[in-house]
Amino acid sequence: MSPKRSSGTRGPSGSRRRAELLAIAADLFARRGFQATTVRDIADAAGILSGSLYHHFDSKETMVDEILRDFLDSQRRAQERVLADSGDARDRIAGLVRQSFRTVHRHRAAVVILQNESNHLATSDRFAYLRAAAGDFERTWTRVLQEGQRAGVLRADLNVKLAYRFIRDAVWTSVHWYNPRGRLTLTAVAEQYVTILCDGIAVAETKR
Amino acid sequence: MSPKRSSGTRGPSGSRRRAELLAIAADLFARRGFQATTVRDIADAAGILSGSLYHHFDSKETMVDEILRDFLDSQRRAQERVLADSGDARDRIAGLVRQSFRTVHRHRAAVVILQNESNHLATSDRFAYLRAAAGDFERTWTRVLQEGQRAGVLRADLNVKLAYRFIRDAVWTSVHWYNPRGRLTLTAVAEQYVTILCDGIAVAETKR
Amino acid sequence: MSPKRSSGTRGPSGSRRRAELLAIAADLFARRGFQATTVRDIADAAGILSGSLYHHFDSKETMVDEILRDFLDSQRRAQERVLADSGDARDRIAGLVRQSFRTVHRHRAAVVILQNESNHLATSDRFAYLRAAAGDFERTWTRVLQEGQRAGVLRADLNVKLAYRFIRDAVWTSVHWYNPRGRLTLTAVAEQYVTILCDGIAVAETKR
Amino acid sequence: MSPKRSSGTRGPSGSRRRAELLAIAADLFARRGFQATTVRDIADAAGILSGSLYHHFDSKETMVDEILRDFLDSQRRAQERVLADSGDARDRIAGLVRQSFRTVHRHRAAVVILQNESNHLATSDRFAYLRAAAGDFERTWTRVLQEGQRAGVLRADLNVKLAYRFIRDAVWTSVHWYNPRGRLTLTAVAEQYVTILCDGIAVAETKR
DNA sequence: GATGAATGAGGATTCATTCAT
DNA sequence: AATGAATGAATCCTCATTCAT
Repeated sequence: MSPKRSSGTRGPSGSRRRAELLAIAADLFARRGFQATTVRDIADAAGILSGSLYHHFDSKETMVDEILRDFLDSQRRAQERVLADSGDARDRIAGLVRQSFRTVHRHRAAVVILQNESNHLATSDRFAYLRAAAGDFERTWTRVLQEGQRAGVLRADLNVKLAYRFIRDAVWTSVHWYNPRGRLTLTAVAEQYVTILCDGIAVAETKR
Repeated sequence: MSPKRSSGTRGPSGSRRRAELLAIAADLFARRGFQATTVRDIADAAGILSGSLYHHFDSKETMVDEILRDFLDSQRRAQERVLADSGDARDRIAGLVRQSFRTVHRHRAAVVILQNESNHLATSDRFAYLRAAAGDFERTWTRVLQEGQRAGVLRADLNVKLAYRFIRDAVWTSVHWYNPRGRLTLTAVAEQYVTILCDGIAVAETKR
Repeated sequence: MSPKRSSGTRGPSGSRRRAELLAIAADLFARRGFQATTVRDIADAAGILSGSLYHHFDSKETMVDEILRDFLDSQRRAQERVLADSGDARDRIAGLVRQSFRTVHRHRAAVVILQNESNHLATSDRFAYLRAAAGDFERTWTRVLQEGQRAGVLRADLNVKLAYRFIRDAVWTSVHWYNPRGRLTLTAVAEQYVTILCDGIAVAETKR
Repeated sequence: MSPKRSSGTRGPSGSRRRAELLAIAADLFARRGFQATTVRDIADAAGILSGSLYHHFDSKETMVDEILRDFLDSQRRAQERVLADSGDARDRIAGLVRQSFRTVHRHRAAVVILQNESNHLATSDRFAYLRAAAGDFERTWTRVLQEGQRAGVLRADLNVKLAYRFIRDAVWTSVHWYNPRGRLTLTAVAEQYVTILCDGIAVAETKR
């Protein structure tokens, strides 16, 4: 009958429509929330009837699913690329922060959805992979932070798990307020964050 | 019928029931999301019928409204108390962070709701005060940070608005993962955060 | 426990409260409709809690019931008084019209309720007497009209049943628009109606 | 989804379904009252589920709205047609009465609804046009009556506003009792009413 | 690839009524 | 004579989803 899981033979155009619809859905999910966004909202925004969406997707859940998987894959791949380049711990951490900013803002909608909805999405089996992915990211980061500590580049009194959360929360949450058309470039924000993170907001007296 | 606006010095029991119900609702809103929580969920958790909730509250919206106002008032008052105590900028900032941790975790549910739902709640007029409150907090923090900069206690190259967001996001988001029954005390987390924030995660070589 | 059907011993004050409450209810039923008026609306208007109304009345239905019976009794008695006075058919009819105006406007609320709600109230057994009363009035009127016809005072080509309805509808409906605080006295309206009714709106050429 | 505003030259079937549903609803509203008629009653009568009604209409209110507008438009157009034909005042008035009978009985349900519910419907902004339409009809009628008076065809002592109400109430209310399957044709009733109205119920002695 | 009619389950809310106090 | 908490049934409406065309 139709595409739905046209994984194999999806002609470029069929795939394009899907992607368009997903982008529209992602945007609405991010702005109004997953539950609050009705299938009809999405259809309206796409200029079709709500029933017609089911030609492309099995369900509303399938849409978020695809949106979130897309983002998580991107993020994973990007992180691997950063970690492939060697460098000292400080460089690696700075690199991860910069890369997070880029990926996170390239998938704004997905990140907002992840933050707002993952709590109750993740209660369903279908989205168990969300918790898994969160665990993966945490392990990657804490490993890097521990290496930094062992190498004497990071403070010994640092609780790495806590530091990871501190970083992740600060960076990811920026998606809620960063305006790409505003004064600050994303890179500028990333640099400030790297600075604050590494050296603190205080002037060093010679650090205590 | 009767309560609905428990104004004044209502007898402890009338007011108590309201407060109980609000606590139950807040918990559910935080865990499942506002939209995803049905009035029946709340009533079930309270051991009454869903219709009976309307003896106490006009609507589900009224409940979040009250929950959020409660928190914002607490937070405002707590902040004022901290700022009343003098001290150098570093102490004031550390004080604000510690206090934020305390208030934020005393109103865990409210903060989670605020983070997850304020985006779409704030689109309605009824919740316009959410944006206003956010503005107030930002102004308070940036004022304190600027004073610190002028006093030469904070780095001159700091973008205070950005620093504020960095701090707020890191501190407030902790509510999603901090477990009061876990190994770390809240105070320990707060201290780590103050340290990271003020002095960074890196070892000072003598700060650049 | 309480009054409710305090028919026998109702002390003047207990009875007064009942009457007050009925007047309040009648007014609301007339303005908003029986169904649309909630028990709480009535209680609010009376300055008590909705549950407290049940100290006085068994149910909302009991209230309309009493309101309508009151009016129908008044009307019946008034009509009998008019018909007791003799006079020619024209005087009797004019008398009935004048009296109808008086009674109908003295019980404005009841009449409005009767017109707006009797259709579906009368479907219930409890209100079967509404249909009966309507039949009584019709019989009274048509008898008087027929006498007039036999006496040669009313046109022979008159369908008396139709004429009755014409009159009743015109007179009773006035309750919807007549404003006692307006320019026209009720008597003036009644006289115009008697004139139109008896002699028509047209100038006689010598009536056809 | 789709219809909701069956604007334009919609295919006969889409429009037909809407019209069918409206007829069913009008009938129920007239018989049981607007409030007393549940959306389920309508759906049951139409043989669909209550939710399915919302495929065609936004709300129960939208249904009455459409029913009433339909009638008012018909009535307006019919009146204009009558007034386009010249004739003396008596003919014009007789014409208006006859036409009113026809239109009013062609839209029985709408007229009953109008009479029973317009009072409280008209309190909402959405139905402000009901008051406006009432004003228009009154103006049309009083104009015609005044012309008749000036032309010496109608009595000089007639209060035209009152006469209008007398006529309207008598004619419109007939909808409550006239039975199209009864002995009298609608035309016969109309003629009786025209006669009573113009020449009164009394035999002329030579009119006073 | 889309329409349009409908389903069916559920959701927030209302409301007459009860009853212990 | 009244309160205040609660019931339980019903109401309007929403929405993801289906399916014949």
